[in-house]
Amino acid sequence: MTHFTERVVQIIQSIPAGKVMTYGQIATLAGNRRGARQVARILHSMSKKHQLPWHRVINAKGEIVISDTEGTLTQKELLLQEGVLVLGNKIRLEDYRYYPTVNWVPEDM
DNA sequence: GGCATGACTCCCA
DNA sequence: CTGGGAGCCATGC
Repeated sequence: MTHFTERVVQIIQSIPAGKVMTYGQIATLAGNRRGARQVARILHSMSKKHQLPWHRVINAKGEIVISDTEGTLTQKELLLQEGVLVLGNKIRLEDYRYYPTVNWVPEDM
């Protein structure tokens, strides 16, 4: 469990219903712009044990792209339930992208 | 340590 | 808009 991971988890948990964030966006806010893939990995391994709204995390194109086909359908359903319009596994990022207020204090810095 | 892999992203045709 | 190629980085063998 690295600091990067903690921030990623915190950021994801801060995403309100009906909004989404991209992997790169989260990685950047967590302190590593190149960590998009790591964010994806974190979701894959942590989503089961933690209460993470992983369905609100999508790629830079606004598409739902997951290794598991079932997971893709699940994510689509969850987003639709929250009022996010999903067309062919794609959404309008310009309408649903969430810009979090980063105001937590990194005490160890 | 090297090599392959991936729920990514950016850039260009 | 779609497709191909290169870059990045943690993880696992």
